[in-house]
Amino acid sequence: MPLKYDPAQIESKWQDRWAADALYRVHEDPDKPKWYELTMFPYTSGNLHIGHWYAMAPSDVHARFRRMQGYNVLHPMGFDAFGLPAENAAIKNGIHPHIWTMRNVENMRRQLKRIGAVYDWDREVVTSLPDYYKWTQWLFLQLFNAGLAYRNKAPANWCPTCQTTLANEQVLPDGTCERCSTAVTRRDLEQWFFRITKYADELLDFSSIDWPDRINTMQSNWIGRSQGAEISFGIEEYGLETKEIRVFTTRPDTVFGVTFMVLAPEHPLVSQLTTPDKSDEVQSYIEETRRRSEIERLSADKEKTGVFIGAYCTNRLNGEKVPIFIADYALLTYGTGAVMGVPAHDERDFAYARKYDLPIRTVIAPPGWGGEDLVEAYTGPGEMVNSGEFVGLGNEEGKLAVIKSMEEQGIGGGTISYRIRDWLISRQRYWGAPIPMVYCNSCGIVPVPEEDLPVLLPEDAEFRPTGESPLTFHEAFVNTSCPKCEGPARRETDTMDTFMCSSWYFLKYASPNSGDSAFRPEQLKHWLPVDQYTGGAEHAVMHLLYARFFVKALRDIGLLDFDEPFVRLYNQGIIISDRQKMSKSRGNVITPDEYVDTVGADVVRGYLMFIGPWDQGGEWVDQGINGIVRWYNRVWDLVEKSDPQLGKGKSSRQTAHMLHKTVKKVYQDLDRFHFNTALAALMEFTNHLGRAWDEGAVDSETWNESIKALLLMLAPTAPHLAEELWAARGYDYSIHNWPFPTWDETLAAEEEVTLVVQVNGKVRDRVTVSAAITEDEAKEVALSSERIRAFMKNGPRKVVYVPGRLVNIVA
RNA sequence: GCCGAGGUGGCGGAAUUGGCAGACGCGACGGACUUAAAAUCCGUUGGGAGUAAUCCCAUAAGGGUUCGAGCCCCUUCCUCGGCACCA
Repeated sequence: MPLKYDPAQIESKWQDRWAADALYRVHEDPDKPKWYELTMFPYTSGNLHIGHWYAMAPSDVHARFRRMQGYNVLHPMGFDAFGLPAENAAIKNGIHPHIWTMRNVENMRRQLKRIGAVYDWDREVVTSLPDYYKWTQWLFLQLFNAGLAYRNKAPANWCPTCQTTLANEQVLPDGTCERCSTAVTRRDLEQWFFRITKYADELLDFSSIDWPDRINTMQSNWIGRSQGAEISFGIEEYGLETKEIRVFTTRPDTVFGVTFMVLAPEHPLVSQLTTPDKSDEVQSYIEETRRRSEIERLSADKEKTGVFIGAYCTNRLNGEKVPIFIADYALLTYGTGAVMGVPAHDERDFAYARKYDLPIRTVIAPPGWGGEDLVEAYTGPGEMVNSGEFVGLGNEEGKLAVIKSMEEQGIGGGTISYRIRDWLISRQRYWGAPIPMVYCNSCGIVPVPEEDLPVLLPEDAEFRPTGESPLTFHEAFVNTSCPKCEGPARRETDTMDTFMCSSWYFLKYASPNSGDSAFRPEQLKHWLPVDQYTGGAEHAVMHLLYARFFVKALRDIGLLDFDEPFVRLYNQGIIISDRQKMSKSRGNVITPDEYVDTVGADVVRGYLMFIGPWDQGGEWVDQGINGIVRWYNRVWDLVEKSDPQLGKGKSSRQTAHMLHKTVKKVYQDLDRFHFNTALAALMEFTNHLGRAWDEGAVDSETWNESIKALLLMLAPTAPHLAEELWAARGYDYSIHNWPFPTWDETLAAEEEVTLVVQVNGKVRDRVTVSAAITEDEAKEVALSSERIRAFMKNGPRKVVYVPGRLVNIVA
């Protein structure tokens, strides 16, 4: 489908001109309201595919629209460059990750420039360059100094393929690695953590941000706040150092129904409590659990298994002794790693008790309960029974009463448990920012002094994954002197999770060239927070949660004065092809370049926006592009037409009305990311203008005004075409410095309306009347219609009038 | 299983949030132009009945509220996302 113009020539011409004139360079401007519109920066995988364009082109349209509305718009771009994929690809291709990454950056920058976006390239960031990661390290030190970074030995998620630890957020629900789908195992390792749990409650507060409910829900679920109680069960008689097993429960009201205790197989007390006769059985169960993959362990519908360890603990509320089991449905990582078994009121405990023939004691009466045995766990509300002094209380007040009583006796109390764990940031890989810490035999853990940053990633390290950080084998890197005592010391050899780099890049954009500081406070103050963030929903509990944590932490440290990084968030959908998600293995990946070569960036931009609602994604269908090509051709033809002869006033008024109606519609649709309907309105307007010209039904003033507005409205979507035609019409360069057209509400309103006349809700006639018609007049017109009378068997019982829309006669 | 979003022509999707269902576009069919094709332009395009004006049916299925339901309520079915032994 040929275009009327040569996109390659026109687009590169204007891109060169815009670059030469620094048209999109951004400065703080006190005279204009600021607008920070950010798109998630791409990972340096090597090539932009159409999904990147789908994320970037519409957000550029929105940024351009904001510019035309008079905002001083910051819409930057950069590259997320550290991380495993780069390292793995580099290994595979026998190239150094730095070289591989920078080649990709170059190629992707070239591709990005072809979009024709308003990016200010002077602000570009590449997270793997020392200029950037120096400040990533510096920020690590600030968190460390604030007590928000700590080192701890803990069971960590280990990916055997990636040969590194993973944060909990990077392990998929099925227990596999987010990146390579390998089953994740556990390893006990000394690792660095960020204290994100300290912010759990604040992270649950979404009241000051305007984000999709879906994302807020996902974050809430991830944080997983549960209100409940911690209860102490006695094990004094075993003469151990520890005199109790603590459990977490959300149902302290059911504590009298405890008939057994379950410990996670990895629970530290297991080895001490297991009686000699049970030792073999317990050992083999623990080993079996360990062998089983996370995938099996996490499947909920699996039959419950466990073994009795021979020991008992005391329920201090009623003095009863209950047997202790280990079972893998108790998770070491949640609560206290111990569960009180209340089979009558918990489905899992019920299943377990059934299987191992343990007593089931009802302590919350179901409605109409007469003392009979339960056939399934009752988890609803009810009155407390079989519960000593608490009998007769409703279970909600019972919770409070039990907690109060336990607190008085010092055997437990109210508490809150979270699902979220601290963020593990150590990675045993090469391609990341080195953690700026030193281990000294006499001084212990010592931070690298700020003036010694960056701790450079040595270029000549062997970067094959071995399960230990490649930096471990680089003597020159590892051996250093202690910054405190100057004695011999070893550097931390792990690198940081790349999500650390992307947790603050939006701050760097706002403050490029900040010299000897990470950013300038006055620039952050001017631009931040980000007004509109756009990107994929796949980052809901990783990047988006980490970035929020980071901002809150830096605020508390005193580096910032706002609470949330991204005021508004919008998730675009996913582009598929051949009815499937694009992937290399399926061979259905759409590369934008070939389309840009043939039909140009403007057409690709237009097509992506026209596919459907932005948040729904859609399928890339080659034929669909034709619609955009035809439309642009029609616009091209319109602009080339010479002025029409003066038309009749009434018809011109029709065009003026269309113009103002279209401006209003397009303005409102662009504002709320409804690109598909904005383009539909522009197409309709284009079609109208073509018809009006053919009919000579428009005067030259209205015509010129219409063409001018059409080009301005087209400018965000098709920046090159609009600029070209703008110049052809003789208007001042650049169209991208002109304001968006405004509309006149009177002209946008309909002068005449078609009223639908219904009888009993069925359309029976249409009458064209003045928009200013009164209710009585409208009803009279409707009732006097011949057609209507034919459908009315009886006189009207009721007449409903909706101004501008319809008259419904109930007969 | 739980939470969220959704189900509208051959296809992508519109529908001012309770008021003409199918805007806009793709595709298809017919016509004009052409030696021919492409491109372009014009017309038709949810189903059914009728020569026609027009009428009937139709927004996953069934029921309800309403003068009026794609939109609100109830039930059922399907699709897609997320969560899922979290005590």
